[in-house]
Amino acid sequence: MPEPLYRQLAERLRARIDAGDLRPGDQIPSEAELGEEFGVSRNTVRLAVTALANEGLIESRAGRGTFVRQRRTVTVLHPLDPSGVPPGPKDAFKSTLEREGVKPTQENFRVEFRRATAEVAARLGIEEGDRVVVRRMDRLVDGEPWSRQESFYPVEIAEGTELMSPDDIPRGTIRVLKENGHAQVGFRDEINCRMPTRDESGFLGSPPGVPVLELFRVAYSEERPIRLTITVYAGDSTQFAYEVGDVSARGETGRGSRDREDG
Amino acid sequence: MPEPLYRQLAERLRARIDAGDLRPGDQIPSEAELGEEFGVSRNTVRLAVTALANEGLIESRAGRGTFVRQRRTVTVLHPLDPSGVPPGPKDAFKSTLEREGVKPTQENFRVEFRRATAEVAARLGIEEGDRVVVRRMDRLVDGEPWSRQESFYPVEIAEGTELMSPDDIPRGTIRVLKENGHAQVGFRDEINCRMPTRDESGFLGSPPGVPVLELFRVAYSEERPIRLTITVYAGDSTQFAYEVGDVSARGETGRGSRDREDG
DNA sequence: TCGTCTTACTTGTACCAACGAGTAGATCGG
DNA sequence: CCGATCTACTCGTTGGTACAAGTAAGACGA
Repeated sequence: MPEPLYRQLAERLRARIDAGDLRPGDQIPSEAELGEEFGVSRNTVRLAVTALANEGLIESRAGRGTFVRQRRTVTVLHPLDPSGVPPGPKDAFKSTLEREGVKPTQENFRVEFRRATAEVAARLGIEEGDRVVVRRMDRLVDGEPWSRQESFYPVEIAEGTELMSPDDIPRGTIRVLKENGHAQVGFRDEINCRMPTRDESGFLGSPPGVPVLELFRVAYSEERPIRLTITVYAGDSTQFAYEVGDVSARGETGRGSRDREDG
Repeated sequence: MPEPLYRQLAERLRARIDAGDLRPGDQIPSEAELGEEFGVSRNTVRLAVTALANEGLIESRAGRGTFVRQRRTVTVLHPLDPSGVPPGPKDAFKSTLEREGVKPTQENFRVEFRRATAEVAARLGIEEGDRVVVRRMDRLVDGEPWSRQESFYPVEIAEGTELMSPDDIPRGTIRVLKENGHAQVGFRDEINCRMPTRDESGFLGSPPGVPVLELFRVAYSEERPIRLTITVYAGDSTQFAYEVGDVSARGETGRGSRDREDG
């Protein structure tokens, strides 16, 4: 068998998209039409279509049809300032993204107590099962869901502070920590990628085949870990960047928004 | 109506795995057995199984069966030294991974001329279509495929140097660049994730549902971009880390054994 | 003992049929 | 003209069947 039918069909669809024959937002022929056109059964068409959907190339919506996806990529340039205090009066999220030329908004603030899982406890230097304060919010760029963030604080650090209020803190939580005697002097980022949970893929508005980028950031004062922030981003619309040393030879200006690439 | 059968089945399988009932490497019941056990058709079983395979949780092999996957995660701590010169006599890849307590090897070295694509040209500050030298290699940890790397050099920089030899350069290419008058003074990392091409998923030995982590690193001398390195890692066995400022309050040594000095 | 062959199992591919649910446009009644 | 309804279409789910291809182990013959 040279190549299965469904994969041949997937490649031909991919070629149409790459060639610009089908443009982002366009509806592709229905499963019945594709089956007719290529002389295969609807099941075989579905194998091809779901394969491309799993790559994030197309997206099916029940009752409506299947469409070519298009998402802009936002580059997040993580500043290397150990204090974490963002330039300007706003918090890190807003100042980072406004530099990228997009409109950041936040919503669904929530604060709750939880027991530290092994993962959280190890990073905060506490015991598994210890109570932690969790601040959680959803973040959008230009009105579209973009990332979901949870910040874990040891109770002693967060309790009785502004961090407990389930609202936006415009000047940023890092400043609040500092005001309460927990000045950040360093941080560690851990980046990995994985497939989204059902929940995440629902919120991020990406088909279940699109991976997520996950950032673990642990912030340290001179004495101890003061916060763990876990942020989950839609993988196909986010890119991280770190600049180290002198990159003045980089001609291009740092405008990060661009159309998606590659195939 | 509450939840499709195939998704219920997927969740029950996931639960068995999470509970340790099915351990990494174990074979899960065959499609026929699962269909029997849950009273559903083989088609429905396959929907559940492929869903979990797409998350990288399990892996099917024709003729043999379906197995619970497990891959160790290697954390790559990217040093923030602007010069990029690794500590010790070895190259950055070996010194980074040996600190993690695993055995790094490289193979399939290849050097070729290519035309710069738009992506490459923009980052190297050259024109699309200009000739570039590409050094390419495969990297393994403990004998298992782990990442594939391509480094792009402007021809003027690489031509006539050791960089043109399709072999390992034990002391590292950064030192070679420096010896040839292109000392690195800074770099920019761009990190994104996406689904693998067919090629990549073949080499990395991961089922097509496991995403890849992609690192673009542009190195700069004082005058110009001197190299673009694109490295593709299996997403489920790699994690990146960056440490900024003072993280001495970080008690734990982390997943990899990093307690010993290397020499 | 050592290959070879058969057999029984696995997943992969491909087809068919049916119904449900969501959407959108046409139709119809007021 | 407007709103409700009908209808035709979409993808989602689930059942069935059949054969191909890869694997492993046991049976068998030299």
